[in-house]
Amino acid sequence: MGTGISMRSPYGLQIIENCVTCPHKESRLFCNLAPAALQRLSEITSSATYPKGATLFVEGQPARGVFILCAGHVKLSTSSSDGRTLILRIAEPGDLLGLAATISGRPYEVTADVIEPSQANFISHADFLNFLREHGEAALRVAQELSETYQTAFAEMRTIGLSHSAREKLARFLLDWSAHHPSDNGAIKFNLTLTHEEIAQMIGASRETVTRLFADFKKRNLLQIKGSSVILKDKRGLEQLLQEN
Amino acid sequence: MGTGISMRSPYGLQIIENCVTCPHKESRLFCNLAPAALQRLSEITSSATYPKGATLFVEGQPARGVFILCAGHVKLSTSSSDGRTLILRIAEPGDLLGLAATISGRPYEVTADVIEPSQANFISHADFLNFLREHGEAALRVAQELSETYQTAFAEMRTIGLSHSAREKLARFLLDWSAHHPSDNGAIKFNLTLTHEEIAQMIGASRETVTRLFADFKKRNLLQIKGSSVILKDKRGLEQLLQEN
DNA sequence: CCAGGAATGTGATCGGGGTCACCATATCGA
DNA sequence: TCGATATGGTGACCCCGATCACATTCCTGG
Repeated sequence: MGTGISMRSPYGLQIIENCVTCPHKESRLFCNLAPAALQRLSEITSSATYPKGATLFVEGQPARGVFILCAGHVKLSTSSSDGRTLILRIAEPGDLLGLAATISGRPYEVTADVIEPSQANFISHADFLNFLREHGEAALRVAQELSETYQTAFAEMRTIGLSHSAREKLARFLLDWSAHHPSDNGAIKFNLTLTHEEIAQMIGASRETVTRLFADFKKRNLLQIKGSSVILKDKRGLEQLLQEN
Repeated sequence: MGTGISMRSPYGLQIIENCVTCPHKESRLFCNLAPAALQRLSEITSSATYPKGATLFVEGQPARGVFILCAGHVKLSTSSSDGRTLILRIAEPGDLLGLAATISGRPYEVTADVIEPSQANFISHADFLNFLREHGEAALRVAQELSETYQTAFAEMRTIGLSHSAREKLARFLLDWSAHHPSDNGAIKFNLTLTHEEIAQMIGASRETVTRLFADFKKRNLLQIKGSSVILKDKRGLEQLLQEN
C-alpha cells in the first residue's frame, strides 16, 4: 500500500514496516500519517513476542495501554465469578487490543490470552493519549477503529441475544466465520482452530451441544470436517436455519 | 460547570446552552472546546423536537449523521427478521445516537425510537467528519465517548451471555439500573418506566417470565413496586442471586 | 367519563438444551 | 515412544422457561 518508511529508532523500523506491510487490513490505523506523527509513534512503541498461553491483560485490571497485534492470534474473553466464560472474539494481526479501556481510562473489560505465538507492539496509556492529543488525525482513526470494534461486538450480541436455539447460533457463527475467510461460492472452505468448548463459549452454549450440533450438521450434509478445516457444503441450507423456527 | 457561551447563529445559542448546562453529564463531549470549534459546531448543528413514537433512524439505513439527545428518552433496539427485538439501552440526555455508524460510515446498527417527547440536535455525516478532522481535540472526545458506549454495550452482553437463568438476568438488570440512579444504601428507590415486555427484551427473556419473576421477587421481599417506582428493599439479597446457581 | 387497547397476572403444556457420567480418540511433552 | 491430559462423542435425565390461552387491571384519548 503506502510507501515504505524507515527510521532509525530502536523499534521504529520494524514497527513501521509491520504497519505499512500489514497484509490483513489496508489503510490501517496508523499508516499514512504525517512523518512527524509516525516518528513520534515509533518512539513510544515497544515490541515484544509472546508464547502460546501468555496473557496480555486481565479483565478488571487498570488499563496499562494498548497492544497492536502484529502476528498471531489472541483470544478476548470475559468470565463470571463462577467460572463461566464468554469469548468475544479472536483478534487477528492488525487489531488493537485494550483500546477502549485505554482511551476511556477504565479497567480492561476483557482478558487477552495468546493462543498461538504472537508479536505485538505496546503503547502505554499516557503516551498514547498524549500522542492522540497532539495528532488529531490519529484520534479520528482511533474513533473509526473503535466504531468497528463496537459493531463487531454488537453483531455477536445479536447472535447471542436474538437467536431462538443453539442450532441457529451455531449456524450464524459458522456463516460469520466463513465470511471473514476467502469465500468460494458453492462450497466454502476455511480453518477453524477452535475447540468445541471454545465455540460453545462464543455462542453461549454447552460443549456437548456444540458437539451434537456438528454431528447433526454433518448428517444433514451441510458441512464436512477434516482436522481443523471446515467445508461448508451447503451455505444455503445453513442460512435457512436462521429463518425457520 | 463551564462559563456560558452565547452565539448568534440560528440554533447556536440554545445548543451551546444545552451543552454547557447539561445537568446529566459533566464535562460533556463538546463542552470546553476552543471558541472557534464551538462556533463551527453551532453552524453545522440543527435542532428539532420529536413526539413520542417518532423514529430517529432505523437499523440498516445508511448513516445520515449523529443525534445529540438534549431532552427526553430514546430506545435503542435491534430486531431479527422474525420480529424478535433486543433492546440495547435507553438513551438519556447527553447521549450521542448513531455515533459509531456515522464515524465508520456503515449503516445504523440499531433503531432509535423516541419513547417520550424529546429534543435532539443533529449533525450530518459529512459535516461531522469534517469537523472532527479540523478539530482533533473533539475527535479524541468522540473516541472516549465511543469507548464508553462500547463498555456499556459490553456490560449488557455479559448480562445476557453469562447468566444461567432468567432470574439472574433480571436481578442483574435491576442492580445495574439502580446503580445509574441515586443510591441510598439499604433501600434504593428509582423509577422504571419500562413495560415488562420491554424489560424482557432487554434481558433476553419472555414477557411472562418477567412478570412471574417480579411476583417472585416481591414475595421474597426483595423489592416493592408502586406504579412506575421500584424500591429495592434487599439489595444484598438480589446480589446473592447472582452468585448461587 | 367511558371504551377499548395496552399492560399485567396466571395456569397448563412441552421441548430444548444444560448437566452428569462415561468412554473413545487425539495430541503433546518428557 | 509412551503415558498423561486435552478434546471429542454419546446416552439419560430433567428443569427452566418459551409458548399458548385466557382473565384481569390499568390507563389514555376522544
